[in-house]
Amino acid sequence: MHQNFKSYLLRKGGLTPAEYEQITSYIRAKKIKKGSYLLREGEICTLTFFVEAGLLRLYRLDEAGKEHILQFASESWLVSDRGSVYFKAPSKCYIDAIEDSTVILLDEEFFTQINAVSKGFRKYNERLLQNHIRHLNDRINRLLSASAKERYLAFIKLYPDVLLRVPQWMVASYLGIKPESLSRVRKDLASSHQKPT
Amino acid sequence: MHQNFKSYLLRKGGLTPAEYEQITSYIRAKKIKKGSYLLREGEICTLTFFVEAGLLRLYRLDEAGKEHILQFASESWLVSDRGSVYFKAPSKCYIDAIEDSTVILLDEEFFTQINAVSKGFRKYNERLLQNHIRHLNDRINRLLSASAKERYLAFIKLYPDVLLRVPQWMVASYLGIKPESLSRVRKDLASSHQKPT
DNA sequence: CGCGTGATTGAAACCCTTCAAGTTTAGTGG
DNA sequence: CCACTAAACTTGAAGGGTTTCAATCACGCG
Repeated sequence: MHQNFKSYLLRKGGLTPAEYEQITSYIRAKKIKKGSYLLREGEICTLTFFVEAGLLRLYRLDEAGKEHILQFASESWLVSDRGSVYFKAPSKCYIDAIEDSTVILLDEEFFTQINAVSKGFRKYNERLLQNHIRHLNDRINRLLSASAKERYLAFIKLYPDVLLRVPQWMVASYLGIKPESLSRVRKDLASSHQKPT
Repeated sequence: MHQNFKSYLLRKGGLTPAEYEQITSYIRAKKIKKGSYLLREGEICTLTFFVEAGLLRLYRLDEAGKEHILQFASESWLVSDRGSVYFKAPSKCYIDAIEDSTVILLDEEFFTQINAVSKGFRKYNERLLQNHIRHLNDRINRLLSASAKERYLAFIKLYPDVLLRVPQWMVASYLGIKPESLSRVRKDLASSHQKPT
């Protein structure tokens, strides 16, 4: 029921098998249907979600009511509105399932517990945070400097797995362009490259 | 020589005066001239800079050699390439001075020391990190959803002090538009609003 | 003074969006 | 398994916003 999460904690999270045993009782899994929500705007995000199976997205609405995807999360990714969790402030985000998914629900108690049990995890978590910032900076840089086509190519390189599993209009939303534009970008790439994918 | 830094540590950093006394010997200040560099692409960023006085910028170059400003830092702001510091990896960024400035140089030893001395600072630093992420997400969202004019208006609200101290072409670089476009945006705002600034 | 940097303005080009079909794909119920 | 419908994707033409290129203006500084 949470094999991915276990190997994630052991292989990347810095936990020893013994430490892992000490926190298993705090692990709660939940199955959710495609389209259902884990977080809505205005709510305080109290949980962090580990994707055991499936695919989630984190997005916001602008004043015009249009979606803008901030992040995709497939197997073995963590997703939450960190700011809302940390500051216990109402979130501006939505999190929902793009596919039927199984998620591990990580609450404050879980983190307290795992930090008490494992020194390694604390380090890993810090590392994760730093990595997150690096990614966000990269993305900002790309939005500042790259064209739609360049951003799409970068997306393919960074998230080849996600690309095949999400509808194109969501990719467009992530890239900050319209679905029609992405369609044209793809057409253009297909005609120059001889491999249309 | 570092009044701002002192009151920053006491008022925001969570240090008591006694704790502050214990770390003063680790504080190094440096004066730098407008235009001089604190970090260049390819270097490993070992220092974090606290702006005691003046104004710095953090930027990158794209493949075409054009600058894209990621962050401004005026008095009492911290700036560094966190990723490079944390992972001891070559930076893709530049940091230079927009005005003659005085910066406090914070190295690994300083952080080790202050964390050993002050429990409050560790908490504050965590808070800072979370806040940083929140800001980056806000910016990404703005780049995804807002027009040049909207981004400019948001910039005015967020950094009214910086606005008056940097040349317009740098603001344009931060916003992800060309100086000419910013000029037109401003002209447009001046004619609709009756107050041209 | 004159030079260089930054800001402005204009015209044309370009990229992306908008709107409006049409086509394909996927999901559902008979 | 097919028929039907809705959603997703494609395509075209027109429009808007931003860029590009080039010229001009304003200003500060040696």
